Amino acid sequence: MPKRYSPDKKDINTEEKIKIAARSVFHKKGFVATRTRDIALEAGINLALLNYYFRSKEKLFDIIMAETLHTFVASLISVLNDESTSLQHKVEAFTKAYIEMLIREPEIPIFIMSEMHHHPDKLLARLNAKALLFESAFAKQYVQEFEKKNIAAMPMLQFLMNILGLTVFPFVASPLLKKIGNLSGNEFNALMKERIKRIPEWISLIMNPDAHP
Amino acid sequence: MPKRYSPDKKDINTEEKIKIAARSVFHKKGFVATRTRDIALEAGINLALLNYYFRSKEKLFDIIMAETLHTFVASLISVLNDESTSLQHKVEAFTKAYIEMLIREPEIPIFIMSEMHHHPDKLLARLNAKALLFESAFAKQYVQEFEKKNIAAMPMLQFLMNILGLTVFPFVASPLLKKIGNLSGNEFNALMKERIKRIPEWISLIMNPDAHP
DNA sequence: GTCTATATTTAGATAGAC
DNA sequence: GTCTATCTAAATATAGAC
Repeated sequence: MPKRYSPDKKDINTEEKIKIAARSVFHKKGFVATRTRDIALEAGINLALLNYYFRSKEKLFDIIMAETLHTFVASLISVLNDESTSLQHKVEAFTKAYIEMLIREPEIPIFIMSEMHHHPDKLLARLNAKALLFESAFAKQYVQEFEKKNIAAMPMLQFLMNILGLTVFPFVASPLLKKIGNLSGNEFNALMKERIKRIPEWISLIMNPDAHP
Repeated sequence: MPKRYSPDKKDINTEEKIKIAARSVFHKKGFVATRTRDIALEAGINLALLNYYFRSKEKLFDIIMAETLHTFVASLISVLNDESTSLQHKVEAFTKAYIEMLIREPEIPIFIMSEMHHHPDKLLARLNAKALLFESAFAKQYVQEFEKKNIAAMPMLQFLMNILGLTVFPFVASPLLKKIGNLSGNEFNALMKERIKRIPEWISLIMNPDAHP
């Protein structure tokens, strides 16, 4: 991997240009459907440079995927581990952060889910997902909340399915939903912004069915 | 396309063998990642026979996709258009039918969603999805219900996102969820069966926040 | 209808000039 | 570092024997 010092002005160097193009094309088409020629074209560089900088299509993909996964879980982690906020606030913060991120990068969920189905081991090997959820500040609050109320807790995994299903799924199914509702991209996004307010209310109703007279 | 009369015993003819294998491989790997050789091998037939019967990989794929889409919406349609059942019952019937279907064929959602993102026009061209939802018996009941209660209805699209997100999303994210929860396939399915009971309750809470003291 | 052998196309990767 | 030209390895599809 060549070093670059580039104390240059504003211009982006070649390696970065390739990564930006690769991210865009991989996210849109996935690993197998992406051709290195597509990336080179999008980056405005010569095909041979891709291998010069990244050795192979797969190594380039691994880098992009690692960064994308980080984007996908980073905001989740910071929300889950903030000791200073309430459970309800965490749900609100998560929903807002996630939907805003997904409006900016709507292809990320289908990209990750799709690649995850085709190479689960490769993608999940590093992820200590169990610790991520079950050892977070969120987890402690979650069990405390239910102990306090002395009711049977919804298993945390069911909770996770609910909040991810409500926030992430519309982006996975967006082509279908746009067709059904005859929606433009902007109209779809407006519906999703509406959900930023609604989802925490719905989650609250689901988890505390007795507390809302 | 060759005709076959096959008043044969129990044995399956070659065309059907190819379709069964193609469905399995396409569902698992998607269109681009599937090689015709994989299908031939899985079907136990010669590679050339695939082209003999179906002309091309793409034509075979189109047939499989049409059938898969039919599976995916058929149970939905019959539920939505049953004039004799209540709104609540429709939600219960839908949830049960869908989750049971998805336990049998868990790759269908990621398969459809993934292909839909990559060729939205091709897949959605025929589907009169708008009529499917907005002209159903379900739609009439939906607006009536809210008029009766004299409250602002949740837009039907938001309702659709909710029920699909709660039922379908876990199957899209199953590799991630299994990893996080350290679940086997059977344990995952058990959680989903639990959701058959829970989701209609949650939907009811969300849609009628005042009716549950 | 089914097979073997092969033609054609495409995409990832590299050699070597500049 | 960047380019042109090319090598090599797949994978779809077909020709033609049986």
